Amino acid sequence: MENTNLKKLALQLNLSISTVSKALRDSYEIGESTKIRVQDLAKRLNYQPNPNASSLRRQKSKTIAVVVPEIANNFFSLAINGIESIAQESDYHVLIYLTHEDFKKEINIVKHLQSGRVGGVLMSLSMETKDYTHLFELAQNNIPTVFFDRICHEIETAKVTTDDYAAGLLATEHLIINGGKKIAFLSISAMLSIDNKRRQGYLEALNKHNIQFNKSYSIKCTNNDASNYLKIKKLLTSKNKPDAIFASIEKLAITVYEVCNDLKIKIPKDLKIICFSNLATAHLMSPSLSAITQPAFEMGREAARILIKHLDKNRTFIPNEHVIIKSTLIARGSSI
Amino acid sequence: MENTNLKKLALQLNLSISTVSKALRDSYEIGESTKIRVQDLAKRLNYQPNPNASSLRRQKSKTIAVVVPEIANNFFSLAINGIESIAQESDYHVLIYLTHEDFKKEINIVKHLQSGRVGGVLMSLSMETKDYTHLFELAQNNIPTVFFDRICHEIETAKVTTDDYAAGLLATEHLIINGGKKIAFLSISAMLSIDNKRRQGYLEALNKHNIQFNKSYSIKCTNNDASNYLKIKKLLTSKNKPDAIFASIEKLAITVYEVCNDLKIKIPKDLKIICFSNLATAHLMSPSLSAITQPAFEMGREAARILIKHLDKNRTFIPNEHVIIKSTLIARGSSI
DNA sequence: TTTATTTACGAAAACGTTGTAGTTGATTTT
DNA sequence: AAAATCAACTACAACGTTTTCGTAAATAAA
Repeated sequence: MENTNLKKLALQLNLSISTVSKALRDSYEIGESTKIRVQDLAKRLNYQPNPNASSLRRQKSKTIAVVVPEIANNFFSLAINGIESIAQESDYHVLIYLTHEDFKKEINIVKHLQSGRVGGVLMSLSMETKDYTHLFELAQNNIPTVFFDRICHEIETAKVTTDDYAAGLLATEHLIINGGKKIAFLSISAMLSIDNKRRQGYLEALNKHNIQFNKSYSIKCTNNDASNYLKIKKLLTSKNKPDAIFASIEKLAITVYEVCNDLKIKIPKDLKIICFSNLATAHLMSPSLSAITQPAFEMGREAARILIKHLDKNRTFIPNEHVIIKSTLIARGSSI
Repeated sequence: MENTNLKKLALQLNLSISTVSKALRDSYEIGESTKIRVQDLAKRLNYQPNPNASSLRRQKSKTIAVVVPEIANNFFSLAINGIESIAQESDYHVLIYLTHEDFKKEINIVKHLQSGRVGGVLMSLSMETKDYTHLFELAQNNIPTVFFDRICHEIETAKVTTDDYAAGLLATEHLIINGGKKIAFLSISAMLSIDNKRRQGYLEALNKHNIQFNKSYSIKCTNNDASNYLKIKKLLTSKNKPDAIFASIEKLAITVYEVCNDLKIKIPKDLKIICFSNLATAHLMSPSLSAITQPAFEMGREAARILIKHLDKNRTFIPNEHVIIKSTLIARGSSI
């Protein structure tokens, strides 16, 4: 980790460190010919300014943190893809932190972020997060944060989501239109903003079509696949089992497929299903999976754009704003 | 970004900065009661040491970079998951860089890494990389690098892969055993180590079973889905079209499925297919996809473990070592 | 010609940490 | 009682930048 630095350049050019520094950043204080001399040598020696020194001195970092529940997940990996693309354009660097849906880990990660390591944070909450103290602390410490997808309404800042309510309504109506009468909703967590919005859409669709809401059709799933499997199996073997399912996330729909395979329930004849999903192979599944597809990549880009815009302007506070980017429903074999 | 720092703590405790620093790091030079006083206040004020100052001073960073072609890809997102898990255990931070299979971007990223920002690098090459100058420079600058999956043999360091050759042989034999006589191989790039190994396995399987290698069955695909679609379509509409396909990566198998759907080619009756894949829904596809599944998560963990082990020991050079973690073949409907 | 102004550069402090080299006062050894 | 040791602390330089404040020489204005 020893490298060419300003001192070395200055020595070789017979200039002072300050002159070299200014020349490299094209300061008006430095003469044209000197600038060229300096920049030439810097290029020749592949000079890379030390970001630690720079961040320390300027008290700001060109690094952002992305805090997400998991990465082996189509939505989040696409979103990170979007974030990274904006970061690379703007010469920012991206740190990745995974909470694994664990509240304690989230707290720990957020605590560590108050160290000057990052200039700002992009965040999607864990399933378990219902207390926001750590997030308020982060804000108090002047680390700007933009939430995306699983947002925290309580913090005043920018948030980027899809139209969860409208999409939930649309998905449920889609099931109704295609003959669904007993429609179940699989949620992943009662705490999550997205889950609640989607659920509200679901309820509104039922209401709009004069369908009585059946409490036993609203299943609260967890992060445990095996336990979800049992819950769904129980639902699909109950006397008054549903004829359609709206799953809040992709993973739950996959479990539904597995349960149906095991129980010999035919999709879509016996059970229609639709879910939020960014699966690239939805159209190749058996049957092909109807999905609400979130604009994950664009959501990531937009969240990163907002954050970086404020960081570049040295604004430590991001005013409240809710950017909504629409999802699209793609009807496939599983629901028609 | 102003925070509690050593100075603030020292002031409040009526101690010197050095004493506070040492107390926090549990130095023998400091008395027990002082240590407790210091650590208590640090906890109360949520003191987080500034990593920029620390890295600058110690001339080493507890941050590693992960450079991969893409992230919206099951293999890489699982690998990153593994990397992050080890990093979190060891108190390291993970920077993500995507080359998007672009050689120029890879060079640029690698150049930027010679700045002291990171202590080491975990890397998987882009499809286009055939010149390794940038990687040699990185090594010369004493940034230890561990390659995984798409490795660079030419650099002396640790590498982590799966048993690409053996798995390629196994996959091809699997197709032969299940009746494949005219077996095609879809590769993604002639430059990549993994592709060559898999291809060697494929060739050896043909050889072992006395099948003449047909050059027109070896298709070099690219990073462009549309162009791959056409190439595969051409292959599958040729007079002497293959009856089985071994795809080097998941994405190509998906394109094969799409071509077959469009051409009404029945899998596995008319065409058997197997590929390297980490798709979580392979078993739910139509037909279910036979796959060689790489231990992506474990590969990421192992690569990270090796790198961090050396960083913790302040070793800037990692001796040559090739860790091979076996893949598993799961035969499903698409090949039997 | 004298005084202002401009141009091109340099000295030095600061960012927050770490580690070396002191400096106390107390305790032990001779 | 003097010398040596020790325990518990502090001062200070350094890491590589950035930035403010100078300053000397050159040019322009008076």
